[in-house]
Amino acid sequence: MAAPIPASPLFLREPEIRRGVELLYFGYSHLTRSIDEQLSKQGLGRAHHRALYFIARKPGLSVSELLALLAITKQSLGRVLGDLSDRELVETTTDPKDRRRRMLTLTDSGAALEADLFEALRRRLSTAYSEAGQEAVGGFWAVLEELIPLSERGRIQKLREGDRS
Amino acid sequence: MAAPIPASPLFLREPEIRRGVELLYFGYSHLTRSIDEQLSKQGLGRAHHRALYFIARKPGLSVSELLALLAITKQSLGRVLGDLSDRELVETTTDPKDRRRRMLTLTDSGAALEADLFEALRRRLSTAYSEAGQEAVGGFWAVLEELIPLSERGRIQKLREGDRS
DNA sequence: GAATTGGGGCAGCCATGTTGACCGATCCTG
DNA sequence: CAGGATCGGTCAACATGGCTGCCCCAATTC
Repeated sequence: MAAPIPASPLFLREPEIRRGVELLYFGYSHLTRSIDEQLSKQGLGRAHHRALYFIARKPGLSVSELLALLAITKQSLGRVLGDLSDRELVETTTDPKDRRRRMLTLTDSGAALEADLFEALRRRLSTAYSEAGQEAVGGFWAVLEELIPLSERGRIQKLREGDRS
Repeated sequence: MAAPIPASPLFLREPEIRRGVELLYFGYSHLTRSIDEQLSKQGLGRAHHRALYFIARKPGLSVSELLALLAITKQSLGRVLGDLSDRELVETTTDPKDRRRRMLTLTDSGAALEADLFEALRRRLSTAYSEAGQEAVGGFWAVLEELIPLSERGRIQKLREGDRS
């Protein structure tokens, strides 16, 4: 890093930033839209999927943990969890260690639905990973991780605690 | 090295797919939320920003081109463009080559606003690019591009037509 | 001349976010 | 053990930004 450096390296100039903004927007949009049809068949929306996803990811997490992940209000989450509960996709049990807390888990049918939805995401994302190559995947993760404020990263890393490998 | 090969390479297994899903969600969320405050100061929302952004990106594009990029309905876009027009951020002029088409452009104040918003995005994304490194940026682009259906990629590549270098 | 395209509009609905207030159960601490 | 903090739930009311279905006009193309 001791050579004369242009004010900004090439990859930091406007076109490269705009490219990132656009690809992030379109990539994210297409991935999320890819499961909308499956969701609406069940009478659910994207908000329901996000809750299902994180409950599947961290079975037994509490309402306040889920609130922190989703960064929405208690009201909004309440509606979503109510719907999922009515449809018997999610169950809540009282945490014996702190009886104020509710531990959220998926029922069998909730788990089956989440697995179906995940399978659709998996197909798209694994195709993208394969086409782009293993190296690219590392870069993809690295840039996205840097977009997340430091204060949030811990919460997100905890999601991966149980992953083997 | 003739060991039994797992069905999928390591980077295609469930934890790696979930990691991508989560980073994409959180990265996208944080980037978009980072300009919400600036927007709401102007009485605008994210939908307005998306329109501003693409009009800034391709000055003179038509309503139907913008519709195709945003993938929303004419009604939804109509409301947004109406707001932007009322606030004198966007202007429409008739395309002389096909007098049915309206060419969308930003007014001076529209361009100034878009530049402010872009500057906030630029700061976050260029920090992320720098921290992750140039190689990572290439991977980030590559994976995202693969998430976009082939049928859409042309439209998106056209956005970059005017970029120098 | 007829059909298509580009743009625009109305009424009404739905999903999902927001605020602010309030409550009860439970836990923790002085 | 009393008082305060935390966790969860709920009410009413509202904003944003999608959607559908239907209709219209002007301009272009066949």
